[in-house]
Amino acid sequence: MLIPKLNFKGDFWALPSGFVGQNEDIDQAAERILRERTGIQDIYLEQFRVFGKADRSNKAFLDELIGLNAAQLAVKNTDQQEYDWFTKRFISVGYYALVDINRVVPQKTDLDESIEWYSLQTLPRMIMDHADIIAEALTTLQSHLDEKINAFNLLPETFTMKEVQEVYEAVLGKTFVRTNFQKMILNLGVLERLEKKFTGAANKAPYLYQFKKQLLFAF
Amino acid sequence: MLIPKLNFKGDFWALPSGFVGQNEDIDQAAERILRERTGIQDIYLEQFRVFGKADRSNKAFLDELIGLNAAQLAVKNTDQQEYDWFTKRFISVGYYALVDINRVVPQKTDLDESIEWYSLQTLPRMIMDHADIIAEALTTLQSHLDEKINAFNLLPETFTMKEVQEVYEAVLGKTFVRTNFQKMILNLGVLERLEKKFTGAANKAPYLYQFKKQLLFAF
DNA sequence: TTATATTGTATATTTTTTATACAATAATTT
DNA sequence: AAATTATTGTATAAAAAATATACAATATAA
Repeated sequence: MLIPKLNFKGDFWALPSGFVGQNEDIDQAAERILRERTGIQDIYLEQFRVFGKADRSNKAFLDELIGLNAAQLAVKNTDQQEYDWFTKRFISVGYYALVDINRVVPQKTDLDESIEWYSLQTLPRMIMDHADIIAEALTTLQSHLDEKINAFNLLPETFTMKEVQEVYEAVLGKTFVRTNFQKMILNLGVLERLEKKFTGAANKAPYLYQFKKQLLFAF
Repeated sequence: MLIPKLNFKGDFWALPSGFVGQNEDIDQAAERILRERTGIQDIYLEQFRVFGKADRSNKAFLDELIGLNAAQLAVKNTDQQEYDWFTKRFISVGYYALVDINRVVPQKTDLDESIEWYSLQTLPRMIMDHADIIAEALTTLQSHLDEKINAFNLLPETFTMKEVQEVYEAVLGKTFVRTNFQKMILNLGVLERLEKKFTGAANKAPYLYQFKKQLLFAF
């Protein structure tokens, strides 16, 4: 999980989030916010749920933040009207994406003190219901991995079967028997085999694969 | 599909829909709107997607409706401000439910000229993107039926295996071999067998089943 | 009592999944 | 150059699941 820490006193971690513009698709807004907050773009984002309970507000989080940052906030004109607006019920549309952690350099913005990768096992203390949102995203992803594996930018342009297996094991949190995993993935019928990859390692070189350029012109 | 026809000149069918109150959960709003427009309540509703493209507006639909109903609408004070508001981008959260068609008596409201059941094959001309919304709901339901069969009020309190099979065949649009279907469903481990049901038909009486009262107190 | 339609269960067959064995091979070491 | 090592690709065996088939049981009507 790529999670920014807010640029305020106190330990506040929050999923990258923002507002939908008046003339902006919700999907576009999700892409924009991800890009602005993390530098990540041109990626497949999946909407998974709306969070909109009547009592879903920033109030508890904001009160704690304001208490810890009274000095700085006094300078700016954070008036009562603005406070009232920000503590209204917020409705959030959740999206998730998957990226190759090595191919992305997260960019922090002025809003953020830092932006770091966290494993699911060691998430920091998230504001509001953001931890619940993460849990629900994971559940959704796990039940759709086979359909989604090539929509996400999980893998480089070409890759070995071992890399595919590592993605599956990371997402599903379990191990696979190598030989059967290979058969299963090839049976999905979405990969094509390329030449071999010589890494310099002292063992048989694995084949490279890529996703078939799908039947885009078949219909 | 239970679809109301709008109480205006012209043929406008629209999914039951409405607004979320300021102090209302989105889930609550969905329940309320369903109840108000159809009389159906105490039912499991499943949220499946948000529809919110920037150009998703009622304008085309409203213009056609106003054109056909100029006389009636002139009486009411439908001013420019109201028109502008109603033709803004609308964001809709889609929900679906499943009900036993025989156990529900749809209630039309003043908004509606009629409310009727339609098969998926013979849907009327829906306004806006409502036909797309229906298609997406069906796809979602088909891929989750096993998990959802007992959440929905698809079946009476007690029911026969044949009734379960009919639900599956209707939703998934395919047939099952009776003997294997029975084995599959019983293997899900969620049904318990009751006494037999004597219908008066000239054949062996089938067992009744009900969903196990789940392990609500087990944790 | 016999006939009819449908149900419940057993079992055979096929397919899929999982486990195991082993040859192939790209470098490294001897 | 041959032996060694680590890993890969493929074949196949074993187990499990899905599917097809057979048939006895039974609630009522004829």
